[in-house]
Amino acid sequence: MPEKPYDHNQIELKWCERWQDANLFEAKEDPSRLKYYLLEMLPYPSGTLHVGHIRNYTIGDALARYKWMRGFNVLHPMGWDSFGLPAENAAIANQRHPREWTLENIAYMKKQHKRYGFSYDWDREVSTCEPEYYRWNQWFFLKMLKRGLAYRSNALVNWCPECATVLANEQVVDGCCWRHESTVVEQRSLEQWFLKITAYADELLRDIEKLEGGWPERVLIMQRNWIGRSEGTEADFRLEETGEPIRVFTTRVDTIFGATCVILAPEHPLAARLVRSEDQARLKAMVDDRARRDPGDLVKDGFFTGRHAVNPYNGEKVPIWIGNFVLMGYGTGAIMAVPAHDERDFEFCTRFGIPVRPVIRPVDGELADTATMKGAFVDDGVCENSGEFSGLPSAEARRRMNEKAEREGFGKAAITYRLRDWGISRQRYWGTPIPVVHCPHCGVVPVPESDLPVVLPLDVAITGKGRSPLENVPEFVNVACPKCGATARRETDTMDTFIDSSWYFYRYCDAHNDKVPFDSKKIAYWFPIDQYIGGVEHAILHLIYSRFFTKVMRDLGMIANDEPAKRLFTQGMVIKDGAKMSKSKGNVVSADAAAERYGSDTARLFVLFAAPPEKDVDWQDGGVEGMYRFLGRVYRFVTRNADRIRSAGATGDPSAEADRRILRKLHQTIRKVTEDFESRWHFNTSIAAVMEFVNELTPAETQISPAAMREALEKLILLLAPFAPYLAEEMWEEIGRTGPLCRQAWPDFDPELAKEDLAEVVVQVNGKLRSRLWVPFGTPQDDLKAKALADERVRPFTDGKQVMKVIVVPDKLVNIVVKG
RNA sequence: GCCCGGGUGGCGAAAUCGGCAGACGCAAAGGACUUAAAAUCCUUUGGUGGGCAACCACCGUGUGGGUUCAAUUCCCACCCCGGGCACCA
Repeated sequence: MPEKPYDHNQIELKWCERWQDANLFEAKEDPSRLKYYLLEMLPYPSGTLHVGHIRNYTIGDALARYKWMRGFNVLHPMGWDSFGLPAENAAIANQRHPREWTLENIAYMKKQHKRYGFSYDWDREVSTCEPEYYRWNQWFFLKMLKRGLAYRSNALVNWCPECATVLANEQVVDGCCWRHESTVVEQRSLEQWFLKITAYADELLRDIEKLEGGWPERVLIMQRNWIGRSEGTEADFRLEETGEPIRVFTTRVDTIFGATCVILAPEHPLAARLVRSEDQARLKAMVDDRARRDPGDLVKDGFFTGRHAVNPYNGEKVPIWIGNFVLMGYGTGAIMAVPAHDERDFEFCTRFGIPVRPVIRPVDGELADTATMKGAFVDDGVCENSGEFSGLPSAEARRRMNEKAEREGFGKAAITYRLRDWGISRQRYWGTPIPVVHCPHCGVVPVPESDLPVVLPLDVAITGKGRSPLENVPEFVNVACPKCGATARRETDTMDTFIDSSWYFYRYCDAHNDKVPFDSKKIAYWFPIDQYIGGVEHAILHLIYSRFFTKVMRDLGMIANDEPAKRLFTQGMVIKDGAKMSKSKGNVVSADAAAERYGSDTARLFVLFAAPPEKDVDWQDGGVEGMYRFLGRVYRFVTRNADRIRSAGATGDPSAEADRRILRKLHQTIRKVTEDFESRWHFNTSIAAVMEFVNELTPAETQISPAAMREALEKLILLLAPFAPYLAEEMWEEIGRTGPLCRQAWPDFDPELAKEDLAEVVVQVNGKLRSRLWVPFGTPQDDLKAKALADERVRPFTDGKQVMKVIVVPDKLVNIVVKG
């Protein structure tokens, strides 16, 4: 480790205290100023501050500081989420109560954040694990319940037999439990609470358009796929004997004349009734088998029920099968199989000897021959053997067939979504209690708003086994029915912690309100969020849930915006030893260690310098010292020259060659850093530019005038302020200036000063670099051409050859094309 | 299988609109200072070949083709790595 050029601990502590006193980062609602709401993904207390966090924070922090210096009124709040917290495990491991554990960790994280000097508005801090926050979660839940957006239903959930608990989808890794990697997660049917996100499926999909340009394309693609809208047709095949309808969904109704059977999901309501008694066991086995999530490929299996259904378009009788690949949760749980035009149906039908009948031919081709078919023809084409629809192109056929279905009442055009309702019940201690009571007389009764919040009991035995720990707390469970007063049972499920993260950024605007979740007027001022920063791992879950909550809140009349954030930036992951750095993987690199040794300025500067922020970085410890050396060099340089410029007036000769050279480089650097902030946030190149400037300034130390030195140092410190705030502040004081640096004006660059005197023109022969010319800007093309051809370094490559063409790009390049 | 990213020196990377490939930093080597070490400062550093030398030539951005005066950049095909989705009818 290099010898300390400055005492970073002392400098950090000094400015840390001063900033807190001044409450520098407090955001005022001031319509006269430009506003900017910046937000990073809510972090969760994890016990250590690792470089993954630092990466996230420094990006937002640098931008916040820049925006402040640009005269924006920035809301950059900080809060804490229990989200992602392995609360029960950790509590067991530590023999601690989860809540106590979490609050302690929050205190630790808060302390570390202050030490790093992140520019958050601490007065707006929100902790989603606090009763006050539960209260508003419950408040929202009751509003949704009233509007039919929350409901209770029987549903298949992920169940880990080892943990004996329900798992969220994101806790299922390759079909197995995240905690027991060899334990296959089962599907169990349980009464669960759901939020009706599907009611907003269409709007969530449509409004993705509004996010284009501001959100990363891949996030929008993921959301589109996740919502998964399909336009198609619902049509009733009728049971042969009773005429009972079996509704199927298809996106390719134009192929329906090629349907050779109907396949039901094993869980389909009709399945048990239609299946022959000797096959009932088989059906049950299939249902059970499906309940086990198969990590590998499911082998297509199925059997004939012995019954038939009638195709509504041609009256044809087709067999009804049960198929294990048909999903109950999508569409209607029943499909028509058209083996000639669907790969999956082709595989199934050829395996079980069900006829294959082509009815679509390529636009300029022949109908396939069943005997020689190797696979399905899945493209659109032209209908054949399709009764009145024969000869129609696929799209047209679909339109007319939909019309016919509607006219004759056996079906309709229909849209389905992949998106399912959001199951929010968790059998965990950790989370917001769902505010309802189960009464033997009145059924499900909401807890009255005046009784909120329902708080978690503190003395709970956390075992990590069995159902919700709350069930074993009589004081919590036993309650009088709010309606009739009879003895009733409190709901013991708690809410998914993704509820917490779905609206926390609204609460930031009014964190201490105890009457309502937030004051709508405050939201109107700050929202929508200008810039949201977070990891891409939240692309579908959190970022869809929070869009959903925003739309619900809008419909409740609480807010006016219908999207939460205008722009989203997804920073890359920090990779360590080939895996994403995370606490559960145990491969975190503590940022504290680096900060302890080199100071937090060095740590943040290095993290920003390592790679552009959207890129994944493979963490390597080397290189930190380089940043430390750089800051030390700057610090020594500044202190060495501080006295000289402190006393200096505007003396010196600004036209002197050295002064002009340094000022030119300075303004080029300001331009570069400013452009990086304004467009792509590639702070690695910004910092490289500042280093280049320092590399040019240092050897000119004795050549430039005091006035130029003063200019150079002041601007240099301002340029460093967003990246290394503590040291910048210290140096600012060192050169005799005062005032919080983050409220100083960002330096403007002067394009005239940044301009080079001469243009460097590259001379190529056949595209290969042969020489350079230095010419005044705006030199006419003909002159450039003549100069290039006459150049003594060029001539050897042109002599004796025929010049075919000369391409001239003014002030930039001459390319001579020769032959022979 | 499908959909996104990505592949550039020993390493992290840069080249922002098709115009100097490798900025900036790390690591390494040599030197100065020092009794010595640390720190600091200076020099060299993509590969190959040539020259006593300043320097010069050729090759080089995953592979193979193409467009162009000019390609890391655009187009086509393929290989590899990372991520997401995966019977969604």
